[in-house]
Amino acid sequence: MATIYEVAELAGVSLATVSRVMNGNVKVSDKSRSKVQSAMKELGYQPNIIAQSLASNRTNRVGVLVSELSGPFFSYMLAVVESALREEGKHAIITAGHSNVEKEKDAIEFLLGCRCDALILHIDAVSDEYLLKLRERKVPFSLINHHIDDIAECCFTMDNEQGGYLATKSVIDAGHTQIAYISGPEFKEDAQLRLQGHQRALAEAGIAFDDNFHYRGNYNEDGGKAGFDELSSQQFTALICANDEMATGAMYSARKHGLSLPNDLSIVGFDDQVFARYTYPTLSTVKNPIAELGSMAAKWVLKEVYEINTNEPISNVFEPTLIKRDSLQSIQGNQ
Amino acid sequence: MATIYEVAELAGVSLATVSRVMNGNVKVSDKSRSKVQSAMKELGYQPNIIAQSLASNRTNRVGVLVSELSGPFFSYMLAVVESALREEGKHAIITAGHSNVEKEKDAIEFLLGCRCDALILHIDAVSDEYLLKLRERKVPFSLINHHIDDIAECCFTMDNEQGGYLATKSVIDAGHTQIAYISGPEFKEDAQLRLQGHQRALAEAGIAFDDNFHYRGNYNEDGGKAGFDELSSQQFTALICANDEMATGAMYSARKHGLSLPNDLSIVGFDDQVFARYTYPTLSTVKNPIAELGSMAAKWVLKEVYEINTNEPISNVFEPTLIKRDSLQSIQGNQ
DNA sequence: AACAAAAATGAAAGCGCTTTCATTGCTAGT
DNA sequence: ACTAGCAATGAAAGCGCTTTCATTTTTGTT
Repeated sequence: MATIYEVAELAGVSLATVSRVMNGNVKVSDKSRSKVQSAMKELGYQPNIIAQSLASNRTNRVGVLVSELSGPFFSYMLAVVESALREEGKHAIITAGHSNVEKEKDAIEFLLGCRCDALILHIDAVSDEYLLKLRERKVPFSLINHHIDDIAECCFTMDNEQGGYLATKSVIDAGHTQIAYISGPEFKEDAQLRLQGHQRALAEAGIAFDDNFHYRGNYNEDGGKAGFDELSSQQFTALICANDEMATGAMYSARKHGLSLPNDLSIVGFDDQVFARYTYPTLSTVKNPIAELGSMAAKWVLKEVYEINTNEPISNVFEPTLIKRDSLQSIQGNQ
Repeated sequence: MATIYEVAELAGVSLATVSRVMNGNVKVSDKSRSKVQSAMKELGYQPNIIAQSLASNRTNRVGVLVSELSGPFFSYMLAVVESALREEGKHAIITAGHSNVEKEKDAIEFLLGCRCDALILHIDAVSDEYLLKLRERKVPFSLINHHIDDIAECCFTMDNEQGGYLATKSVIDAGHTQIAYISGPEFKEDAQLRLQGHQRALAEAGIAFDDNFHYRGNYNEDGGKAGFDELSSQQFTALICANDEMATGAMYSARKHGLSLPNDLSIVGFDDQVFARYTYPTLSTVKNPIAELGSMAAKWVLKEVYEINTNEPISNVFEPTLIKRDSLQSIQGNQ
């Protein structure tokens, strides 16, 4: 592989001029630039980015940490983030933290050990204090689906409260008044906010929130099954689950209890995961704009760290939308 | 951040000794090692891996190229590959080639530009010739779900012929004799082999292969819909689809034609994608050992390039298994 | 104690590139 | 033609580490 020395010799200029042409950040005469470019082309020159990184103290790497690599939820986000970064010549180092405090910290240290210029984090176990300390270490990072007031400009979230509101309003608008709710884990901020939105929509419709119609779930399919089993002693015609995985578990259990979907029970999920299109009936769900969040988090990094302005204003909060599918049916059955 | 000079000064040894202690590849006296380790600890020394890469001409990066980052199929594989690599201190640069020749080539050049030590490729557009030339360029790579005789030792595949055989045998064993088949795109090697396995199982059961019961699909959901629509003029009680996405499309269309699943029609898919567990009825399918393939491809790279022996023999061909779920019913209806 | 061989360590060069400051070249004005 | 100022270029140092070869130290034998 050709080096900068060979290009300089062939072009008849110094190393510094080759470097300047290559980086385009300092004025170079048209004559010199032309000579360098010809030499580069003739030699098939490709800069050694490791040498560039060492000399410039910038690696053009962005660490991306998510809860899990496997499973569909993050893959859209990763695809969008990776694509946005690559388009600007940066590369993503992607790894997982498994929603575990120590593993998340290990993963962050791993990425910093890789000398990533910045991090994009979608994690939920480490404390706000840890993240604020990370910021004090001058580590630039953007946060997805996690809000910290002190560093709000780099936090990108969906309006989870509005999502819970939308899910609930959709069943109310379909005529349902007996509505059950399976929430996510209480320690998760998004779960809390979704529940608040649910409660707001009930209040707005003059329906009292009744804890007997509320199950505290775990965001897993088995949580949805258990939730339905426990709630089934109540009478309700609609069920909202704080994520799609629990919705599918609830669907399974509802059928076990002899219910026909959506005739006997309407179900609304949350996040619009890939499989929501494959259930039978197809699942109505609140779309989590995870791809948009990822895209914006990447754009923030490109702007703040690399000073690449993509001509798009940075938005920190994204609105959810309801995706209407077959699992939600009007209570009069005349859909 | 502390550098090797500071460690050497504090420990009272030379740079070379610090380097030797750090890399553990050359004998160092216990006394010197102890002094260096104490100094490292006191200074919180972390090697600059960029400098290591430049000086040693080895980056500890492995490029991972898949068809798509979004969607569930590859995410398991990526999770396994990334985890195996990280466990040995290597990091994965992950990107996508979108099953397009030029984009795959661009992606490979991108990864080589990142100075990856090796590549792990799950791609299907570039030619065998291109890959052989890549090998001639001394680029080590492992190939997943793609076989090339000349470089068989780095190719990791599932026995697709056996998978087609298993899918077909499962419906035959359930008593079905009128069996239709929706195959994948003819240019894809795996699609060809799956069809061959299907034909072998038919022949073994004394059932003649009839092209009227065969639709050439596209591995997409809409191909499954179109396939069922076209085949529905025939009488058959079982349908095998060469992948799960087409199976869900066929399920949709079968219901449109008034069929009850699995009473009127049994369906078997291929690959055991995430959503196979969420369909109604849940989908019987041939499990594609994609995670095992990815794991083995990563182990090969660790062994061949980094001389890390994981004490596991390298296997190049993996056997599929049938995952029996509710979409397959015995023809006597006594399941 | 002397010598030889093996082991351990240090000095120096260099990996490929960036960047700073000194030097040279060019342009405009008188 | 000369001068001053600005622009462009080149030389040199260095980023943090590895590795080779020369040197020193240690060990074993006589």
